[in-house]
Amino acid sequence: MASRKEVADLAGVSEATVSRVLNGVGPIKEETRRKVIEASEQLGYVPSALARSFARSKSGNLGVVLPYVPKAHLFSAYFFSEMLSGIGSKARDNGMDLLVMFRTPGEVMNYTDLFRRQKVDACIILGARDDHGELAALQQLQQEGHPFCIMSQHFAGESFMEVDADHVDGSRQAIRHLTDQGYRNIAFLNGPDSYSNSQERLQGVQIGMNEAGMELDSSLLLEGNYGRRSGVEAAATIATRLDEIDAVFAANDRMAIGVMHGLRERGIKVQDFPAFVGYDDSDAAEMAVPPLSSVRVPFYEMGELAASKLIHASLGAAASSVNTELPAETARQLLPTELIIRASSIRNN
Amino acid sequence: MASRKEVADLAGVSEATVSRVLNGVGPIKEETRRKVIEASEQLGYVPSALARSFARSKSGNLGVVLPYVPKAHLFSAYFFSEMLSGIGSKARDNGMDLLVMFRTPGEVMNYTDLFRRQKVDACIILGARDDHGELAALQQLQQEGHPFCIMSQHFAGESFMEVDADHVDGSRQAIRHLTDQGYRNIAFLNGPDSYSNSQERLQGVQIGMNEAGMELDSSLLLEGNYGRRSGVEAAATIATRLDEIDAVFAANDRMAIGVMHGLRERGIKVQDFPAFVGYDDSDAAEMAVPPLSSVRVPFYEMGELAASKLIHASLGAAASSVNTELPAETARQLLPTELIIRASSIRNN
DNA sequence: TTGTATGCGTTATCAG
DNA sequence: CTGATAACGCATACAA
Repeated sequence: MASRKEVADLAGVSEATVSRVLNGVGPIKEETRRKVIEASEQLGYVPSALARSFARSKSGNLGVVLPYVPKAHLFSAYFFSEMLSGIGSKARDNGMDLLVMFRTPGEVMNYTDLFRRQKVDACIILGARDDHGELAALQQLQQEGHPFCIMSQHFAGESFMEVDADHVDGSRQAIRHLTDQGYRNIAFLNGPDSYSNSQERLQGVQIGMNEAGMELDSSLLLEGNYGRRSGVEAAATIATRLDEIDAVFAANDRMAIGVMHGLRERGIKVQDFPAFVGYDDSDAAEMAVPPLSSVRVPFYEMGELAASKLIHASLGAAASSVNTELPAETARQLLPTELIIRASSIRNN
Repeated sequence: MASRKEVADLAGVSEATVSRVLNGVGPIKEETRRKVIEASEQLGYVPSALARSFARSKSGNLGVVLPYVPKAHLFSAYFFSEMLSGIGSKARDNGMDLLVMFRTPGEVMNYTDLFRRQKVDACIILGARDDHGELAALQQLQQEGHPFCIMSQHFAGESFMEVDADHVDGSRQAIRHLTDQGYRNIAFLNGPDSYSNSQERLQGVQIGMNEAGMELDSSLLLEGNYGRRSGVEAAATIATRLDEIDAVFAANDRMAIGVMHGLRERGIKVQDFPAFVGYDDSDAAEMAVPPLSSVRVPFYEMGELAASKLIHASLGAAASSVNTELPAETARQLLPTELIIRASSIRNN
């Protein structure tokens, strides 16, 4: 493996010049540049990212914290991989690498050490929980001025950098789609209230109802845990009240499909199903029977957005270094959601 | 942020001793250790992973190359995230971090530069294609003695480190399950022949058939591309020959579900469906209607295995450094597959 | 058992 | 425009 010195000798310049040429920094005579490039290619010289990081005290890594999900199937792997792809794409555009970490089940993640150890220059956090330990860790991170971005979770009263989709509007659209078709008794199967995303969905449901001159019947507000099984369980309730319930809106596709399963298990035929709308537009939605209408969430684009916000921030942060508070408007950014209509929610009588 | 020197001063020892204590290397007097630990905690000292990597010329990163899939939905994101979790778990146990990269669409990945730049100490490759460029890149990697492991793809005639599941046996089990129930005319919807995994499935199908004293009818051997849509297309063929075809084995769940959809679109009722067996046991399998029997693949465990093989290898490789050829037996390792039986393949008449 | 000194491969500052 | 040279923070061989 060729060293930089060999390149310098072959090109007849100093090592410093080699460095400058390869980094495209400072003014350099065109001929010198050419000679260096040539020598470097001829010798197959590849600079060490390790040494470079060390010298610059920049790892060149964008950290991504993922929730602990192995074998859980609780959340669709689908959306994490979409987000990850989006993040990866923007990271590569900016010459950064992705360092992914899985959150350890019990303990609170020590985010600050991640930065102090200099493993990452910035960090994207997926699946954050809104509990005390997590909040404290994030506050410390912000206070120390480390650039980070939270996805799919809102911390009220904080000015964290956050990227999410507009779930209020997504849910509103779903409800409007149902009410527009004349459905009146809509059951809403939400996820746990501890997720801000669940709260937003509820809010959207209420707005949609109001727009149609209706109110959400609180006895039709059910709570699952975003897993398929909890949908199956909710089907018990729904099945007994099928004479009044004419539509079901679920906070994600897995639960919607779970409800369908539960109804089937009880011998209810597809033609007697209520209308269904799910959420996430995961691949399961189009595989469902009947194909499930669902609110599309731009996970890939959310990943891109988070990554690029962070990359800009970490360039800027180099200068001021401490606690660059974001203006509230730009701290939290929402991408639009879109209702995808399939057979499950189309009136057929 | 406290420096190592401050810790040394506070503990009244040299910086070297601080280093030794924190790395648990060399003999140290118990009292000294205590003092150093104490001082280090009091000052909140965190060693720089950057500097450490540099000094050791070891990044501490395990590279993971993922296929380019954003928005493709061609492959189930499911199994990549399972593998990734398995890899991550073992990596963390050994104090390594995960550096994930997405393969760029057109171009061949330059694996060697990844090592030369010292971004990774070892590398796991998912979704490798068996084409000329890729093969050459991998051969170079092996020749330069970089530890790497390929998952879910076999390169015949090479002695690459590979981890896979036993797809020959998995397919055999699937076929046996069908023939044992008396199904005779089994259509096999395979994936592209360019994947070794497809070839193995075909082989297993043939073995299973032979065990039952039958032969695979070549007119019932169909080829899709592992996408749902190709299953829908295959349904066209299957639908026209439904009088003779009594079972369908598909090389993955998505295609199996696609076939089901295709049949449904043609107005064929569930009770008239042939028996179905899919492959991967992805979460889509249990969400299918009827629930899809499927061959379970231990993706998580495969990830763990690949990571631990690599971690051992990269420790060993430090010593001999060049081209440690593996004995053929250990080069390629297969984990067992298991048939999960659900309603789709159970005789109901 | 501990301290001293050197090197790791770049970047960046400062002369020239 | 380019060449020396001083950091960068840690690991480690060698001395003591």
